[in-house]
Amino acid sequence: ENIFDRSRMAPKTPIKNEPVDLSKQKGCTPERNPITPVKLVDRPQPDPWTPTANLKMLVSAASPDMRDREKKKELFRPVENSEQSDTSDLLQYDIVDDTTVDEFEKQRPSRKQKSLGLLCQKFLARYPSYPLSTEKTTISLDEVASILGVERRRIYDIVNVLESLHLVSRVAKNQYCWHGRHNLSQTLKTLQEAGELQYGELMTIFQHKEQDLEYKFVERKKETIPDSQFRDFSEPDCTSASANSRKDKSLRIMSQKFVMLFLASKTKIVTLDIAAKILIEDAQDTVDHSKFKTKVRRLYDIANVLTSLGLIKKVHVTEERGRKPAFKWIGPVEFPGKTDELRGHSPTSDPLPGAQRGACAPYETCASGKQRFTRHASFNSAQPCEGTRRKVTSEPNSPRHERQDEYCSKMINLAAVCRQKTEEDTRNPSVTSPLSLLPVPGDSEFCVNPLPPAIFPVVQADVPSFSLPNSISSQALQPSMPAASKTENGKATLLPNQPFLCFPSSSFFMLCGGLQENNLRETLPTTGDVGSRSAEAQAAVPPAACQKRSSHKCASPSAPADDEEPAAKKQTMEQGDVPLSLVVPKPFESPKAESTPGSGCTSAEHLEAFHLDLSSPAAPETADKESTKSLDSQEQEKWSPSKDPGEPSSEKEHISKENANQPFLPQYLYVRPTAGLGSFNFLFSANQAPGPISLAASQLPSLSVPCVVVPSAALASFPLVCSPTVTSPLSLVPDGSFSAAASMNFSMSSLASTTPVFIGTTTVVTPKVSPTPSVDPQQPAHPALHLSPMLARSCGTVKLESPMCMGHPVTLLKLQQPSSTPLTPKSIRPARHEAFFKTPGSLGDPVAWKKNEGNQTRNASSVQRRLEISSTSPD
DNA sequence: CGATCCCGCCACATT
DNA sequence: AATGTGGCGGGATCG
Repeated sequence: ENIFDRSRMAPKTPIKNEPVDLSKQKGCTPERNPITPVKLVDRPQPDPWTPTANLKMLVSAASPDMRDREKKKELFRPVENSEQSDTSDLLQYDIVDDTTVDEFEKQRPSRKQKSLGLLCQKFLARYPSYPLSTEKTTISLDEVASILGVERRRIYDIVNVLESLHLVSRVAKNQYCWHGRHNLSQTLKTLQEAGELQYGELMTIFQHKEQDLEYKFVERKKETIPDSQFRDFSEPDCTSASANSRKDKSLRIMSQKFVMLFLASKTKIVTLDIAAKILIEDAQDTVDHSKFKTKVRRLYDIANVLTSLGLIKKVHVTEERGRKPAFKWIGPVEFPGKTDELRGHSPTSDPLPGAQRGACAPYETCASGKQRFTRHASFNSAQPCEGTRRKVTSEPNSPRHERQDEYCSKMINLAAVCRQKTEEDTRNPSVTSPLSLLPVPGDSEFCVNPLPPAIFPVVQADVPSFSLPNSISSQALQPSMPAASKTENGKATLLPNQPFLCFPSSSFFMLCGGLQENNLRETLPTTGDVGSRSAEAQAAVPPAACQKRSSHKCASPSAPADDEEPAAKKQTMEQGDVPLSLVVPKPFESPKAESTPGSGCTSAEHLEAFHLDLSSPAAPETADKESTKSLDSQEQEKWSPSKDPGEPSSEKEHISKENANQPFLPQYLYVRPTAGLGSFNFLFSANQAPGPISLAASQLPSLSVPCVVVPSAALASFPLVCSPTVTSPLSLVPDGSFSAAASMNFSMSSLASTTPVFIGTTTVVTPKVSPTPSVDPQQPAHPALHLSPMLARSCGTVKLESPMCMGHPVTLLKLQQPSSTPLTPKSIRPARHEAFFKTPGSLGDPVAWKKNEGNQTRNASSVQRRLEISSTSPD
């Protein structure tokens, strides 16, 4: 009741209004529960029962409202509790009534009455859900706290969550600005997009088997050293946060992530443990029980607020283990353009939201909230976290034995990292938080982010399948996922968002990004920035793709799903494959553009076909597709035969439609260190190219290749390979020739021992390219071109063979490595034991490294350092 | 007894 | 230094 009234009333100045509300409340309460003596008591007596009461009284003097509030505790409960709680309360009260109990007792609100959820409701009741755009409501924390009769601390809990959803923004110290739900849909949309990217897969996975895995994750104490490293850059949030300050950390971000989980979940139901596990990014591996517990606690806090907002509701999920607490999303699910939130309310569509947020960070506030912004800063700054973080538990390392769990977790991390980086790169550096994306509607980059998480099928080592990146939404994936997941015991894994494919043990793997299409289109984007690419990509992907973007229009996730099926089929075929497990990523190049004329060869296209075909026939460029498709099929077959037929992987792949959407999913080749590297792995980004790669770039400046070094441990289980194709790596290198060579060597050396390598398909193939083109470091175009030719060439005849680039890689591998064994990956795993940190020199071509080093000594050092650490720590 | 989660200490950030 | 923020987890309460 109150709510209604209030909401209506909720005029601009809540505060003032408050009094009104109160009055009403009072009125109500008594009515409702005549029974409860408490109320009676309350009303009649304002007197303070607490020492502080006096103070409050004084305050109240100023405003009657306040005074009510003061009582609030007493009053509150009853009032608030309306409904259920009321009843319960009543009961209690009744008992109390009996008389025996003191008023205190009665009054004493039960815990429930004091619950954060209730408090939040009260809080929300004070402000209109859809305030007039004109009015600006400011919220004074102190005031509210006093009114609601709680400590300020509690208000922070509420406000932080609301802030994460942009219902409020911090204006200044102690001052928040109330925005209401006008932008909620927009925010949710953004979160959904980001969530799918980040958690799409995971959610899918979890939904199926998850629990087990997760369970394990949690349960075991895992530690992870490596992760920490990752974390540094990888996690946007936390890690970067370090710089930002702890603030960025938790509640706000956690809240956003939590919401993302829901939005990325098909079922819209998320169990707390899963959420906790996923949200404990850091150390997933490591986390221990206590950490998990804490996380869950926080989630309860967030859940209470979200519940009050009517976005989720508590439910229970019964699973194998039994019944687990969970929450179901009951908020809006579709976010067409922007529209408002679920509830009906006028269409609104205010522009404002966008505006307001502006590009700002998620939290940007209306007014000047500069400080806050800083928080979000993310990686850019890349500072060590340590300073701030207090608990971070960085743990020591521990050996990990985990299986899937670990893998998963790691994968997740990687994925996250990659994703983030790419995103970040894409976007402004400034942005960091997951949400960061959110804000800018217009921003092209922004768009990029939204891409749905691609799902990757996991490929087993053996199986070469490639996956397509495009998974759109996890949804589609899911079905397939299971299969994928099955991969083995854990080895293969899906990366959540990433466009990676994990191969369990094979020595190296490729991960495909969703680029395909994009790449194609991009062909020459050169724009260099990722963003542009992404944009292009999006554009490119007409049908499906569109969705991703915020664009209101398209996006229908469903489409993607459709794709899957076919894809799946295809997949199966594919799998077979080669001993090497390469996958080929999709080629990125833009086939159509130049190089390959029509030839379906381009893997990319194929991919597309897979992914897209269903959905978007439209793509003009893709016209080729048809050919591609045919190819695909053929290819598939070919592939499949090769090896494990049974591979699970098959299904998964397709999913990826998203990828397509995605502008650039980063593709990485993962090189397994076995031989030389020992502990750390490198990921080369294939596509990313220019900017995005930032990760790599930042770290390894000079390197031509954008590599990411991952501690072996972390990856160990699954190696990732970056797709080479892309560009960037090559491009990066100034000297083209060198780059190519370098990369080669590089890979070689490292891999040499065990594995084959890969690399560069692209590189290899197009050595020539690299050289000159290299001039522009980043131009994507070149790469693409290269590839395409290759593809064409290789494919040309071959076309049929591999849809993807796979073929290429394979060959390459062979060439380079004769011995290498292919796959068997998992077993191989890394010997991270060795792990030492090898210096660059050790890695590959010394020369190359040197160059790098020279250039970027610093970076290198850092990298090394990390490596060392990781390596050491683990064991 | 497990699920919830209130409460408030206290570290870190901002003034 | 004072005050604002907010991480965090002990331990009370609920179911």
